[in-house]
Amino acid sequence: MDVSTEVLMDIFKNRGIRSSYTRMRIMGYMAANRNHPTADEIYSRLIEEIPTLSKTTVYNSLNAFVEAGLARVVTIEDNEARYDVDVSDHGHFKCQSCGRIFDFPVDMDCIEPKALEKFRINKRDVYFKGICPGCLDNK
Amino acid sequence: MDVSTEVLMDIFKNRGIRSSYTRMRIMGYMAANRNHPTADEIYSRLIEEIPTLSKTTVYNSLNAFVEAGLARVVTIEDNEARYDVDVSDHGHFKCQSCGRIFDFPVDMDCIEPKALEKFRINKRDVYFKGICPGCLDNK
DNA sequence: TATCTTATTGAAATAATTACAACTTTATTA
DNA sequence: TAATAAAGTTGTAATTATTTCAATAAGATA
Repeated sequence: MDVSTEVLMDIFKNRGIRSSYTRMRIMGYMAANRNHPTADEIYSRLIEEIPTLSKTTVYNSLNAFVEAGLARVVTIEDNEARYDVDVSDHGHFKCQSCGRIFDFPVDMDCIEPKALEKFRINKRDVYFKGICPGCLDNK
Repeated sequence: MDVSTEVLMDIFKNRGIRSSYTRMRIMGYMAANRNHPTADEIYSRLIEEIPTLSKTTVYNSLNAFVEAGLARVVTIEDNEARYDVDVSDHGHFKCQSCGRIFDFPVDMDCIEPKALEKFRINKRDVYFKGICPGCLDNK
């Protein structure tokens, strides 16, 4: 059992979800590839190394992570859910040309809180779309 | 032809999309019911009065409105697209208890622009989730 | 009014996600 | 360490939102 495996097992235990080989691989993939992957992208990549992997398991694991607060869903597009292991407050920018998703800092306190004084806020998402610098240059 | 019909025909013409009875009814529904309805909600409501209405037509019309800048898509939930005739900058709050969606003002300039200096931004969405005051009281 | 373009319709296709039941693995405790 | 209970994994099938497509109808233009 290598160090990162041990670390992941600890994280799972602390969050009250059971460890398993599959979950560690899925979480490991997300930690290493911060591309905000879809469930299908994770499945396609891991099936090469875990031939018995089921797509249902990927969905189950991702849902477990989200419930445990280890990941968040990014619904910047209406036809697919993406997953992000960075659960701290930040915004997401999707390039309409290359499709890549960029993180950017957001000062959430600065977003009009007065109108929402009487609301309990559990989740904050800021989604921008446009063209990234790389794609602007290639035009 | 009543006044609002005439107004809608003008709006469509100005935006370069063709007028039709169905489109005017769909746009009329959205203008009267600012609940950020789904395509299905619009369809279910209008089929009572337009028995030949097709769900495909609802989707086609909504897409036409969005392309023409007459509506925006609200993807606050990953399994359904909602539509909003208010295309001005504002945030959306979804109550996780009653499901209602509330609008709230957002100062978009205040959202960290430095990191995105070199990006062209076409669309800005702010989605919050939590519990609305009404549901907090009923607890 | 004739004609061209665009909208509407409904059935079928697509694609993402979930439900479910059988089986396997993990964690717990004796 | 072995037995047991609880939870995870798998694959198929179901579900749901949305799109495709070809035929038909309606709107715009001259």
